[in-house]
Amino acid sequence: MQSPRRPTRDILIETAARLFRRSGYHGVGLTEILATSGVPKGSLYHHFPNGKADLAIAAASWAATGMFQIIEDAFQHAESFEEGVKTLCYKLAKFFDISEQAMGCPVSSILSQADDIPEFRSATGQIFDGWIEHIARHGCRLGIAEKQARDQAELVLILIQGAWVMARLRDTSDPIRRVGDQFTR
Amino acid sequence: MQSPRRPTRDILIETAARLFRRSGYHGVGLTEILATSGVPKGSLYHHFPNGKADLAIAAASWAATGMFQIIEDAFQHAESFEEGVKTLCYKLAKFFDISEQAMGCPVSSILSQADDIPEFRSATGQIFDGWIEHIARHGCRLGIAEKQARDQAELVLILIQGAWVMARLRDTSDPIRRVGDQFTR
Amino acid sequence: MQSPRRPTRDILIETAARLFRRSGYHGVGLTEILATSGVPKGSLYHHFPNGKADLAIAAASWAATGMFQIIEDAFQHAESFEEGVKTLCYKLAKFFDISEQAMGCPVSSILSQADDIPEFRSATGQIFDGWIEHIARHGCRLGIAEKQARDQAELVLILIQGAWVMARLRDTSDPIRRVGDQFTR
Amino acid sequence: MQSPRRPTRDILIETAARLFRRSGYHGVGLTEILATSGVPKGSLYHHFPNGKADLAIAAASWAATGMFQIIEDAFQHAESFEEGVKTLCYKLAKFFDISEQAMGCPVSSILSQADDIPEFRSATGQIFDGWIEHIARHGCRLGIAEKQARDQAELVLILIQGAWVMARLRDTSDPIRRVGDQFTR
DNA sequence: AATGAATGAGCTTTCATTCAT
DNA sequence: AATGAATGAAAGCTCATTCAT
Repeated sequence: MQSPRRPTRDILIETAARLFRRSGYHGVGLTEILATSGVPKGSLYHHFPNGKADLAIAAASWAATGMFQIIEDAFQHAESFEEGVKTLCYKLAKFFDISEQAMGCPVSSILSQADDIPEFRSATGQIFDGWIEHIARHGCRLGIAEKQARDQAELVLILIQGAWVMARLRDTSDPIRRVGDQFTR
Repeated sequence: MQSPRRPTRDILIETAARLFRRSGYHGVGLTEILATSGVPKGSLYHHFPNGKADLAIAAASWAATGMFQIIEDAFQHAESFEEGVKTLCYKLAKFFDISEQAMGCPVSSILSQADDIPEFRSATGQIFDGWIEHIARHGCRLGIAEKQARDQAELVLILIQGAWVMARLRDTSDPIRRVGDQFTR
Repeated sequence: MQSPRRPTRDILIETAARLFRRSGYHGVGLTEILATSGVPKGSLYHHFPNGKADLAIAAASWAATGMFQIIEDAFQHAESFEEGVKTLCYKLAKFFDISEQAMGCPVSSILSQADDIPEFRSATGQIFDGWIEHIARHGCRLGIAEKQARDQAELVLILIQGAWVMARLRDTSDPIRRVGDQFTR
Repeated sequence: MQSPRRPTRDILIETAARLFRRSGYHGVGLTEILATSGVPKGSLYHHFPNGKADLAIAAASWAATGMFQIIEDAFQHAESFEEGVKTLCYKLAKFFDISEQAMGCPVSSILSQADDIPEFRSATGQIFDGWIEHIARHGCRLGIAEKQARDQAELVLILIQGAWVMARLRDTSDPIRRVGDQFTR
């Protein structure tokens, strides 16, 4: 059914990312992930020996890389921090729109809904810190003092996370674009 | 009409609100809710005929009322919109701190983690709209034009939701206070 | 909701008879019977102290009386046993047709599906014997020897029970009419 | 491909067939079936993904095959249709007698007691049609016109179903033998 | 690396019944 | 006679995981 047959591991990760993002870690069973991805029952534990938790972290990391790329694309040609933020928000709004249904930040959706698993919190923290640092670096490049740059970057992430909550709730990407429009430092 | 001990229904609601907020809708089983509240299994469906979903909505509504009161307390004596927002954030930071563990917005934590239940989204929407309208009303009272007031109120909610995500992740209420400090319109 | 308000007991019996006939004794819960009849939860055990089993026997007895009357009506003006049987089958076919869905013999449907309750078998036996005796009496009146009359009556009941099974299965009353047409002794 | 011990699936089917036949579909719980068969709870849904309903249909189909064989054995050496019917009834009477307790037609007992499950009716219909066709084929072989053969076969099935109701009720196989003795066309 | 069967604890929900009023 | 709350056992089903091959 797969053309040259993508590696099983990748199929699992991408399917899991999509389903976890839709319903949260505790809201999706391995049965559904396996059935959706067409991967047989026994195969999962070869690729993810620690089972569901392993798979969720892999899925979040994979999604995080995509987000990182979006950030980079947004700021790459920006000539001011505000412009970079605005471009980022517009790209995220588009990212929101292409999903089959309204969904939030891929990492938050997967990991932060299960903080009974302690591993998840530190994984999320590392991912978020990476994004913040990345945005801050662009801030410095665009003339913001190093210390302020980190604060601004964190504020950007807060705005995006909050806007994503609202966007999912209202089933429209407007809030995400609006925070981009309104952002000033 | 009122037994000497606290009504079973209320015990269930408050226990459920706490546990759902801690672990999300799909992360808590009725078994735990029943065991924690000391209510026998069969009683739940007497008070909540639709079971877990009913209980979750009741729990979120109950929590929403508490939030509404905090908003009212924050803005009641405020002499400017900015002051009200700052007070609100400080109150929410304190609300964050008194929980046994880092937890997010009570309503988001309960309902938005189960998008698979369609009823949840509209319930969350109504609650959020109530808060926004309430904040906007205070904005008008404090001199903001009616149309702008609603936008500002929505931005406040976005900031708070985003800050709450960050606060839970970092296990500190600092982000919540910071958005209160930095808020200008 | 009831015009001059039929006695609660009767409402319960008739509702239970209908639902039990549709889904069998074990296939209907008291909750559904109570909800359908609009009778409050606590009332059942006043009228039927032994609960569900009591109600089922009362419902079957009530239905049996109706059947007895149909038998009487069919044979009353019959001028031969065969004519009586044929009329009976045609009346039962009509009885079959007026139900909302294809359903079997009211007594069999209610009681014989739960022979884990020993009381049910003897109750069914008494009802069936009453019908057989009744048909046999008409057989005697129409010139059949007493001993043969009972055998013939039992055969009629067997044919009807079997035809009812087939009719319910095929969702048509044809088999019931056909046994009436084909019956000869 | 075959474990040394009997396959779990078969154990489940045969245990279920026996228990469902005794108490009807709604009268037996999975717990009892699992406990009786010694199969652990989780295994059932591996073999019967749709659970209880799947199992019941498999059990009825398995029982139907046994019935089919009895029909074949009865008619195989019969030299007239009447003789075949009589032999069939005597075999079924013996089949009735060897059960631990009085029980009806295995297929009717399992499936027709749960009309609320739509799949059951069509499954029963197919099984019954198979039997009727089989009997009719022997009827043709024994000199009955094709059109009449089907009617006669259906009448045989009606007689057997009815006799089975009566036999179970009276706890004796006499009615089954009697319809065999009395059958003429 | 891959796989289908097996596993039993746990899930949400429904059950018939009892009780205090 | 009537009633809503309470009750816990049992219902059917799903869970993440382990195992033998």
